[in-house]
Amino acid sequence: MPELPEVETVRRGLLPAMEGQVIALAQVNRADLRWPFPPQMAERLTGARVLRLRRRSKYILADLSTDETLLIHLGMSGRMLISGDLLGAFHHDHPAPQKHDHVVLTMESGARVTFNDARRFGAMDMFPTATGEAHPLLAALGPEPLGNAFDEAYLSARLKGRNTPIKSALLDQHIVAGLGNIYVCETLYRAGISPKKKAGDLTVKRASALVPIIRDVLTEAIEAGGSSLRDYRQTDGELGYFQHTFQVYGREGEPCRTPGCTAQIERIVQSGRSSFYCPTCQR
DNA sequence: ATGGGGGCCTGCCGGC
DNA sequence: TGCCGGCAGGCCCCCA
Repeated sequence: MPELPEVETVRRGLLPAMEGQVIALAQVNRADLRWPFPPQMAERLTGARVLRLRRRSKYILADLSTDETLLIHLGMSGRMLISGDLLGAFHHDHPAPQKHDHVVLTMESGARVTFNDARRFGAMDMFPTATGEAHPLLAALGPEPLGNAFDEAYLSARLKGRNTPIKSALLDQHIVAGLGNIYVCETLYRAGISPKKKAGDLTVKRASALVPIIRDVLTEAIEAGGSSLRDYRQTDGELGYFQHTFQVYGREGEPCRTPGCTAQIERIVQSGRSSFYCPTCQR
């Protein structure tokens, strides 16, 4: 569910509770999420210090003092809840356990991080830090959209010759890693490109124009997440869900927001996913 | 290799 | 009020 900006916001929210801190106790309440947890996960986490909390695409990666890395994916419905002293005077107590609290990390500081995931599309795994991105879930990922390897020449080359709709191409994590349905819809609206347009039919100019737009859309969403993060931490410590103002996503039948445009936002289904777009502004 | 569809799960919301 | 279908921001796997 969360896309790159939400995952980045969760990572930043977890930093004060986790980075540099020791996991005093890891509780694992079931054997799997989408896949089985690695063997002895609770034991391997308990006592470890989190040296660094990173993000790759939609994955959060915690490098541990035990030379292992904990990989976390939030799937569609995964949430992180922080409780304990770090939240300030009103939140010294931990909340009552909730349904779908699958993994609970209690830190030596007294802070607690709870992974809750109703649909269980999320995942956790552990791998030797030294093997880095050889992990099967990371190995085939495309470049980070906010990184240097993602540029106009790269994207144009990857879209060239592709017969799939641009919507599907941008959702393909092998081409660029971290975009999901919402931000692809918003990107294509801002670029004025129809989601139905074949990726390979875009001119180099139009394909190249997507790069700064993708960067802007994601950067703005991260900034919005940063401000909502403060709000969440003032309330219940829940991370990962914040409301943005979308131009097209979820706005089927509502008026297009482009000045002067009188069209309504439409919704179509492409490879099983909803695409929202303005039929007038996006060609 | 590429593109499309199915499936995994639970919760919520709207319509009857 | 209850039931039912449709929907959900991800991603792997299988098939043609």
